Amino acid sequence: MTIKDIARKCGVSVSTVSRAINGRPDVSDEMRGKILAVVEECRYIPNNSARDLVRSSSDAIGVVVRGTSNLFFSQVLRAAAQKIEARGFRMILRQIESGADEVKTGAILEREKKLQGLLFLGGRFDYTRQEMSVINVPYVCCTYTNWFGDLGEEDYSSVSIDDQSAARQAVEHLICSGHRRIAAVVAGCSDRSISELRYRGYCAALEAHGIPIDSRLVAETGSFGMAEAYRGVEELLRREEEFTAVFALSDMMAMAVIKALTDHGRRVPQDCSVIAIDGLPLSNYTIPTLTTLEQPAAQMGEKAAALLLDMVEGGGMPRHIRLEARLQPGGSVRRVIKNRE
Amino acid sequence: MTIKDIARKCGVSVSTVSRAINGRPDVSDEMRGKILAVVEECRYIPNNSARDLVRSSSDAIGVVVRGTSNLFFSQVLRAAAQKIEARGFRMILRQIESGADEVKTGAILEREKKLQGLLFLGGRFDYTRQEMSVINVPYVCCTYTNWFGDLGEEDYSSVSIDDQSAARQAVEHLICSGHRRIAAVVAGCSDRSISELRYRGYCAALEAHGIPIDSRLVAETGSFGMAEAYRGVEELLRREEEFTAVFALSDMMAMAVIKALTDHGRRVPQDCSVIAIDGLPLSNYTIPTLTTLEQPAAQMGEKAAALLLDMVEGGGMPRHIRLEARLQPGGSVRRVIKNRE
DNA sequence: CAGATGAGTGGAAACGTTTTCAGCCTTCCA
DNA sequence: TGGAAGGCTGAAAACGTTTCCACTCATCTG
Repeated sequence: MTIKDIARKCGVSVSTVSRAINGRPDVSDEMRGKILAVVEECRYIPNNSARDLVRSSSDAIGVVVRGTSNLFFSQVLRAAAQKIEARGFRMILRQIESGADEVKTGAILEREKKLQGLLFLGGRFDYTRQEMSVINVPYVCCTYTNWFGDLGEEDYSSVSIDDQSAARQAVEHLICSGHRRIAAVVAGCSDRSISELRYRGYCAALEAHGIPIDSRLVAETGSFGMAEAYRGVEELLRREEEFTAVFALSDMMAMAVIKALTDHGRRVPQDCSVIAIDGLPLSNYTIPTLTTLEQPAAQMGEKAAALLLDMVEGGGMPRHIRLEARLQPGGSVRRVIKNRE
Repeated sequence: MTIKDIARKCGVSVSTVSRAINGRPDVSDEMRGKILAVVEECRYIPNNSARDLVRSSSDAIGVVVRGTSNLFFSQVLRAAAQKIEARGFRMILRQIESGADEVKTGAILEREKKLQGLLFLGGRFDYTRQEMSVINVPYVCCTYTNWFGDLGEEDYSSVSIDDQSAARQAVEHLICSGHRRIAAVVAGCSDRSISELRYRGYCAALEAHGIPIDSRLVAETGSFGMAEAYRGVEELLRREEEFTAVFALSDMMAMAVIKALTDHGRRVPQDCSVIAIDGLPLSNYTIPTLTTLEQPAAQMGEKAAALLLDMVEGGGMPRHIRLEARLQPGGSVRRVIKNRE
């Protein structure tokens, strides 16, 4: 069932059918009605490949998102989608799994759909300038990485919270609450991911307050998973170093941290406080609720989309937007009376 | 940068370039090496639209998944993806948002990519036979609905747990633990979703044990959200009907239920037990851990993919696979000594 | 050595659209 | 009444591939 069949059925040329379908003004209403009726009747759906192939330019923005179950980025995505629609563009979403290469996916999408711009959401994103050169449209990254190969600041755009400062705020909140022995459960300390940035924020906060950094209080889990975070805490406990608070990389990891502490007889927050970064809706439903630094997910999505569209429409220059994370007070942090040492 | 440019650069015809790129045997190794080098150097990426347009058949299976942040279906998806790859097919994923029409999306995908089959994951799925007629390839549903318009059993395939029986098992587990006043927090009781099926299972369990169904113990939240579930519990408490256990529609809702109970001074499980259905990894990290009926997500994905591929390859007939949910004991249910009334 | 074989290559059609251009027929205006 | 203008339509080119067919050589085979 192609446009030709419809044309034949209607006794007109394919051009006319095409125009009718695409809402062009230069078709008589009578003709349009007739054609649309036939289209409806035959359940004809135009072939998108052919369309994309011939259309020279488009109003499409591609979004490549990594991972299927990331609660945080799905919030970002929703906001970005809304913004893209609002500015009169079409959004084309591609989701990729662990194995795939997001840049290649983006490049394919670019050619396939004649994209105007690309938005990368989530995932590690450590590509070199060389690798990025397959992308010929403006793009914005909203990802888990702080390191972009040999890309200079002026080569790409990004939107994120200031991870280091957020972590610092979190840890300072603990310090201000009287904690001094503060453990950290992070994915990695030098893996060029946001984990590293947040770890640096942790260190910065401690240093600023004259608290020595003790590597025995740091658990590197290697990944962002809950099971790993749980094991990280067990490792910490096994070391028998005293600590009264834990800084967790993310809300999900914080849940696992709290669970591990509880399972090993430490009450949260009475015996040990926990703070995290993310501010997922979920964090309001844990017991205790999470004290966490809320990443403005919606704002991130919106800003990322806006930045991208500015570059697309106005030829705006690459920029890096850093948003503020906001402390979302919860029940997992307890103020302690510093017992003089 | 098209295949023509590559051909020109190599001094050969487009046919040869095409063959080289696609690994056809009828190109001399020398030629292939030369062409591939140029391709690499120019970062040429074939245009997928053109490819799809001309290729008459494909090995592609389309997956249309509704919603971006569904932890359960992302597990199902992962397993399905694996199976599809393993059987030598390509998976093409389309994610859609609340507004979109999954059948239309599927139909477009079908024509665009010359699909061999379609898998629908998540979402309400109440289309009529008339609406489904745009789909011309085998398809399998793994969705939130128990009602498929006027579709007969033989018209489509589906994979799910036996929701009614799972709910019944859950509630019977509560009954066997000594509970008799059992509340339910469901999305709807007659909305033709799995919520209804689970509600029916709840009723069945009560009836089987001679416990009258009390509508004052049932909170209809209207949706699967956490905030709604929380409010549902508040509504239950406001009614001042006594209950010692709550059956929650899903793990996420159970979290909210537990939170609401706790916030209102009821300890879980000491004062009130909670049971749910889902068995998300998350449920092992809540406090207390969730007693829940585990839906075998991986198995569902795998079975759905397998069923679909059987239909595609062997022309197998539509089937309906019902898997068993397994009780995953947790800490949210407490055995009570029935105090004689 | 003649013919068959087969590997490697090029030409061209085909995929299903959109869009440009040209043409026809009305209608309108002077 | 002649011409311009404008609404509507059709023909054909173009988009970038893949693949069928035909062709050229070199290499066998008997």
